[in-house]
Amino acid sequence: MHRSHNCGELSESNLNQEVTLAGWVQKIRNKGFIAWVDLRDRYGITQLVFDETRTPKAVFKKSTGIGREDVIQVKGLVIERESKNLNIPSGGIEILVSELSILNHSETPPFTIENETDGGDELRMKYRYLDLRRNKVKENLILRHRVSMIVRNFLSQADFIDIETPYLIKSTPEGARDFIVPSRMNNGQFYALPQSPQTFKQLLMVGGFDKYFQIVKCFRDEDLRADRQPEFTQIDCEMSFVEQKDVLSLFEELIQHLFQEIKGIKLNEFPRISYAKAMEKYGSDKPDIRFGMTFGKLNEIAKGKGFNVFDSQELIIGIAVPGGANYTRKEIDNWIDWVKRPQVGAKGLIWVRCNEDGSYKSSVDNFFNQQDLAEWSKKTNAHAGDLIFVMAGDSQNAQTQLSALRIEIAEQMGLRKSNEYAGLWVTDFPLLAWDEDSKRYHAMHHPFTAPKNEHLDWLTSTPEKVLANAYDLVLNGNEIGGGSIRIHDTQLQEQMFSLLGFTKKQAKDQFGFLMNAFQYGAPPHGGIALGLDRLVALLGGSETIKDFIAFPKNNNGRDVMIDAPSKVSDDNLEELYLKSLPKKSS
RNA sequence: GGUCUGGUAGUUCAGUUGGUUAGAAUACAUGCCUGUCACGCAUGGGGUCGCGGGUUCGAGUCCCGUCCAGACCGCCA
Repeated sequence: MHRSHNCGELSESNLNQEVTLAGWVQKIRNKGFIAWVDLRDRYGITQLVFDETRTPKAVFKKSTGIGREDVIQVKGLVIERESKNLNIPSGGIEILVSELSILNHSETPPFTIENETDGGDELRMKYRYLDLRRNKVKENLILRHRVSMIVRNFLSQADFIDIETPYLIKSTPEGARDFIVPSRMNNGQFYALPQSPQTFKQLLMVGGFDKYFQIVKCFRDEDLRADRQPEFTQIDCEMSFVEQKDVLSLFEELIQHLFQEIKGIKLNEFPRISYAKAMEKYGSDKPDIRFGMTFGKLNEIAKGKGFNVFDSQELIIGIAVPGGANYTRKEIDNWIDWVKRPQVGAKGLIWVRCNEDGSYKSSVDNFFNQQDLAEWSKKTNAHAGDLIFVMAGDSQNAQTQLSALRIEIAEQMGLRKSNEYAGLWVTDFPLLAWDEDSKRYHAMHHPFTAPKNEHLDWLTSTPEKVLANAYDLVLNGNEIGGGSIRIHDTQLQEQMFSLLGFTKKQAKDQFGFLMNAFQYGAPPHGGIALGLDRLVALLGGSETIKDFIAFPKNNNGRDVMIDAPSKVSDDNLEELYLKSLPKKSS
């Protein structure tokens, strides 16, 4: 069994060569006296020809028995096509087949193996191994391979060392839900799969490794989204003796290098904006900055004019929709309905048309005169011909809701172009966030994140005001990475745990190993983790990561191909102490 | 946990106000076809209308429940 060439490399320069090819039958075009077969492998397509007169009789007869997706091997002569196909590299030649063996027969596939397949998502997932034969999916996985190699080379050249960390670790209550693995050898005890190698990479720093990276699977038992899978891959990094700016500039360089290598695009320098600013201007901690429509705060000029909706609310913000003045009332009403949907949850939306003649027409003309509206347009940076949408509510909701509207409008206006990229760093996140349900602070990033030095005093007095040495990398409105400078001091780490509501004992039980390690000369360190799946998806011009994972899970965390998760036998459960033995009647 | 959308031929979908034998395209099969490359032409087979219940003389269509899929909210330190 061998191939002299693959299906993507033959051209006119191979004319009159005898070649052996193997691959899958993509398509058969049978004209009776002559039949063409497109033979496909990973590298491309080569046309085979079976001809009544030129092909040996036995071979010609055999060729009528082959079908789509059969695996065949052929020997034949490279000849020039009488009519050429300029659309594919091998379109000038074909193989006049002299020997044919059918290596394996295929059932008729449930969907067509073509770029524009007729198969739906569910079916493609069930037969993922067939879906993988399609160019699109294949190219996505090759792209992933290339990204992974470029990242490895880049980091390796920058002296990072690839070190594996364990997958069977300890469950902790902080953060996302853990996937739990029962231990057979330890009655009633459980491992957890890591949500990230966080503590291990910090311990590697204590171990003196200085610069570490790993392209590593992480696991979170939370609900899925188009950009979220229960197991996903991170480019996980940690460095010693660095400050925030060192991490940011190195990884900005990595992303720029990637885009240069993969897409030939030179990315602009990533702006660095604070979390507070991001929320104020975009209502989101992962803003898409490829287009404008930044928020204008209207509190001062919109309150006190007798419009109760505004007077009673905490925050009044607006955005200018470029060219939106010519939206019809129906279109505007559609947007109002859109923000009222439960997913967005706004109570309503005020609008102002900025007419070309400089006048204004709004849904609140009874309360606001032309001069008021002119002020609004100044604050929202609206021009003649634009439409201003104004949202009012408590700060958090108003921001989130207007942000959702901003993104959706941009999406529909085609302002979110898939071939245009803009990165930014969001910095200065709050260290802690108050959680009403549990009546305690929880870490906005994670419990190992260092507070800003100048805010250390506030930890005891006004912890909610303390900012963290944490940063997120955002690309086109997607969070593709995040990290922080870590705490490397035992006392500070203890203080942090105590702020998070851990008793001394709980902190010691769960993270004693880390705090012990800090007592033996832990270097200052920090790091970052990038989501490989999202990064590759973005480079591939998509926001759906499933298309870039060989065997993804569905909405419910199921692998519909292998049908997992599944039940296990009672014997198995007993062995793991998850089921008591059935009582035998005596 | 919630909201929305969908489930009809192998597949992707259409199916009007509840009314005759549920259609199209594609895939598949057979035949024809002297250069195809989305080949063409002809013929044919193919349906538990997701599942269960209800309303009705009559349900793919209306109602209730349920399962499955997708997007989103909550959640994701």
